[in-house]
Amino acid sequence: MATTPRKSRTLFPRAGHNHAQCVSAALAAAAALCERDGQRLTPLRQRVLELVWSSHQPIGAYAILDQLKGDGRSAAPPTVYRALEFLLERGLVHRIESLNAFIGCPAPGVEHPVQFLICRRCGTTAEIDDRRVADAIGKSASERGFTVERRVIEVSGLCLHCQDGKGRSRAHA
Amino acid sequence: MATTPRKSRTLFPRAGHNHAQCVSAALAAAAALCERDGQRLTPLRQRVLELVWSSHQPIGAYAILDQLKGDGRSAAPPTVYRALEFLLERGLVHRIESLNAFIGCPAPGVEHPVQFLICRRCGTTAEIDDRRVADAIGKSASERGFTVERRVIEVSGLCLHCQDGKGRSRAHA
DNA sequence: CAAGGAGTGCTACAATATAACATCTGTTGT
DNA sequence: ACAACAGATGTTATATTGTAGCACTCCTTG
Repeated sequence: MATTPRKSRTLFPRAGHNHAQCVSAALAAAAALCERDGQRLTPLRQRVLELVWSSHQPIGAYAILDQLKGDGRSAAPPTVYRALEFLLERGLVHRIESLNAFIGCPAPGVEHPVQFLICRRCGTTAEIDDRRVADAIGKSASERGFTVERRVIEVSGLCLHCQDGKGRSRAHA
Repeated sequence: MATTPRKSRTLFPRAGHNHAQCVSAALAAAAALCERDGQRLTPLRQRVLELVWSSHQPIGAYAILDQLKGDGRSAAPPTVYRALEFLLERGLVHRIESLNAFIGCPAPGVEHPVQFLICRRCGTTAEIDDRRVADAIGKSASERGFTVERRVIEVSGLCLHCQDGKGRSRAHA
């Protein structure tokens, strides 16, 4: 069972929070989950997960690749995409389709039809799990005889902080 | 005002419907809308719109490009992307982020936070406009102080017909 | 007919993603 | 110990999707 506090799934990440805690919690949860399932969280996979968790902004595969190269490690696109595939399959990261980018999942190992709130100014992206949204989509689909398998729900706009005009802008991107 | 019947926005496209009517209605609605707004629906733009409407399945930019070349017309990627940009800006087509593909909008010129139901077997994609879904997302976002600007809601699964095992599979794609 | 703008043609390139095969590494059965 | 195997990673090449930038045409307008 993941030990990530529920708050991180329901609140928008604050600007000043201790992000090192997010990272270490995510790595610990990932290790536990892989252990439980008999999967190998290799150093490469762990490093990619750590890079994805380097912020609460989605990160592109090639940005991850650049970081890996910076490690002194040998790396090419498949290096990154294979690690991401592993992490995606286990729900440790999510793919943001509208950005071609990836973000860490704060609640891996739990079934959750997820939605994302993406601030276009600071880039901060919150994973939320609102049952009302999932229910509304489920009803809408079933009324049309449609069986839902996968949901892509990505909402862009401005987070509270950036509406104030106080938000820091997107980190060098 | 678009003359497209409301049904096409709320029902899943039937396999045997008269698709030529969809196409001609879409082209007529587009011409009317552009006329109204003083925009030019050039032959190229009209042809791209027609190709997008060639089915109720999303079509990729390079598939459109191939068709244009088949016309005997000179065409390169920017040819297609510029036409698509024009059509997207006017709401005549939508982009399906999870497929990197485009589909015609049956209700252009009308504000509508839209959702897509995408059948993974036959590829048929329905544009629906369920206020409950939009409302649920709006509430969920506003409770978190988030201002919604853009919604990407793409639901994949199986349409009624394909659950029966009667669905034809995706047209050569 | 000069000037300007919108639309398109064209070349090159950027950004994202995958195929295919080689190599390494750790485990397992003998 | 060692052969055999499977999973993971390295490596090269290539596929797919999308843009930048500039030239040219055509039409409008003064």
